[in-house]
Amino acid sequence: MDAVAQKAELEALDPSLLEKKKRERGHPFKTLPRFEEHDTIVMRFAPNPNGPATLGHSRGMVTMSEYKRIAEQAGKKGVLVLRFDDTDPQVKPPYPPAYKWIEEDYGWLGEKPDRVVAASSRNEEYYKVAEALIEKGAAYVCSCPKEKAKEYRDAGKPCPHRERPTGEDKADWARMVAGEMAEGAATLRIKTEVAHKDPAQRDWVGFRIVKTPHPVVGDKYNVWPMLDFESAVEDHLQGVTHIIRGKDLQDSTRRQKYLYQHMGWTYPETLYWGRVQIDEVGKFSSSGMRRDIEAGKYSGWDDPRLPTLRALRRRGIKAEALRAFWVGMGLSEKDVAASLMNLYAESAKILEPTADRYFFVNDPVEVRLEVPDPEVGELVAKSLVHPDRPERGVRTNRLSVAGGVGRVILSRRDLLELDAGDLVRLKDLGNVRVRSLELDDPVVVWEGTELDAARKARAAVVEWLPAAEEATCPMVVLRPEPDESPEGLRHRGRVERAVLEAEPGSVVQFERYGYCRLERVDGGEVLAVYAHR
RNA sequence: GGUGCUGUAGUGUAGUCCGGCCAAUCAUCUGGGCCUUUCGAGCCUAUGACCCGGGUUCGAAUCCCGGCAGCACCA
Repeated sequence: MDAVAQKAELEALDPSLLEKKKRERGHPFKTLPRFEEHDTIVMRFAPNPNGPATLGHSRGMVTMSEYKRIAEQAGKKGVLVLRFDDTDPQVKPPYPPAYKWIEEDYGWLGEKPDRVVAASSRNEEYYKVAEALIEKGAAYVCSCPKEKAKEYRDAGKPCPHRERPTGEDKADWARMVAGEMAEGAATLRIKTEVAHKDPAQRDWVGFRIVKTPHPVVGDKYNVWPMLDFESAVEDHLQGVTHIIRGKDLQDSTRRQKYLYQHMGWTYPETLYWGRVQIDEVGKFSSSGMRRDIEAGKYSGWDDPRLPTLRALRRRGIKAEALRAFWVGMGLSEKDVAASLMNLYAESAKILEPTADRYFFVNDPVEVRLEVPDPEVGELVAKSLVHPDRPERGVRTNRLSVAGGVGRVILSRRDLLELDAGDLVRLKDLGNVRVRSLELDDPVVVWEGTELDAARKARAAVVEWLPAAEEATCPMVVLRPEPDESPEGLRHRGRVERAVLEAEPGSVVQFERYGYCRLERVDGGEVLAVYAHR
């Protein structure tokens, strides 16, 4: 029976079966496992405090925050823990100002964490668990030299320390904690299965001796937990119900589950996401950025070229855009290579309705405008501050004409697109015919204000400004594009004076150029930071 | 090499669990059109994808088997 025949048959049997059910479009964020069983959803975001939050961090920040909102919308309590994983003073020493920065950045994204925890201040808690594990015979102090330990592990054999009397482990642990053992002399290992098929699962190391002082808590401790241990214990202590982590940590989950088993705890529900590669960034690390900033390669953490949240904020990209960007990306285990184009598209949707419009002539070239009518002494252009919101008012740009000649500036880029003989529309002013494109004295001829003529000729519409210096302001635009020069790529040009009325910090659109955040509008030179087009 | 995860348009994503509403969603990008004026805006529109091969089934993006590819962890 083919599809048509089936349909006819069904029609005869029970027409209701043919009614189309509306298929609902799934939210890219899937429902959390066992969501219904919890009255309170506790999530955590656990960064390494080694710099301010970056675009990469913002995925976790936004996702956890969104899930908290989802929980609250479902009438549950949502709790968000911001936890700093800072228990590795040796390999990943924290950068003290970063704690505050990350918290601020989170606030900017629209989320104030319910709790903020620095793991480095909670060593005593971790020691308690270590002692409980030793007591249960679930952990032991291993003083095999590194090579030896590896031999045993590779062979899937227990090392001689594994089955000692508990008393000896307790004594050795006490010596470790008291600082009586040298770095590398011993580790506390958590029992799993010595012959586990994955060597990384075999009796993993929970603590090791570190003599390097911790940047925040100093030399108070000789023994620090490994990330797997700290994270596992802290998740339990904070009552975390759901963990979302990179799929590179799947092995960690398995290791940590042994610990939970020993302690009789329930492991949180765990979801994973794949690696995100943002095409335009990628090669930035917090430590690398810090080095480059200190070396003067960047002006600071908010240098528009950097992928930090502070840089994005400085460029005028709103938190809502970032949230929409990540929510749209969803939560999938597949590795994605996303483009900032998507972020910019979200951002434009937010900025477009509110950004006031101005003319900016980048890289200006002076052009002689010949006006055949000797009576004309001035040409006036009136432009809407916002095309869809006339109530915002009008900007006026005046071009004075003397002896049949006015002087305007056009962007070099626009000028290069033209040929002699072309009709061009100077936006909101009128039409001009290109006579000569000699770069030292380009000439255009006034042809009146009639719009139809421009439309018929498919004339290009370009932004322009009077060449008289007092009629405009100089402006510098900081660009986000990578550039070898120490101050970064900049555009310089002239902007209409009306921009001086704008609020500093507001985001405007320079027509046909792009959205920019105005950083400084007082003083001699306007400073803008480029967001995107 | 071992283990695990993942494969839907250029990019991201929905649908995959519970096979038929899917000649496959939405967004972005690109092309075209429109617009008394942002041709780097806005509106409309078009092109464009189920990794490959078998199998099960009346019917497979969806289930099964086998490949292949990418990524991650471990070695």
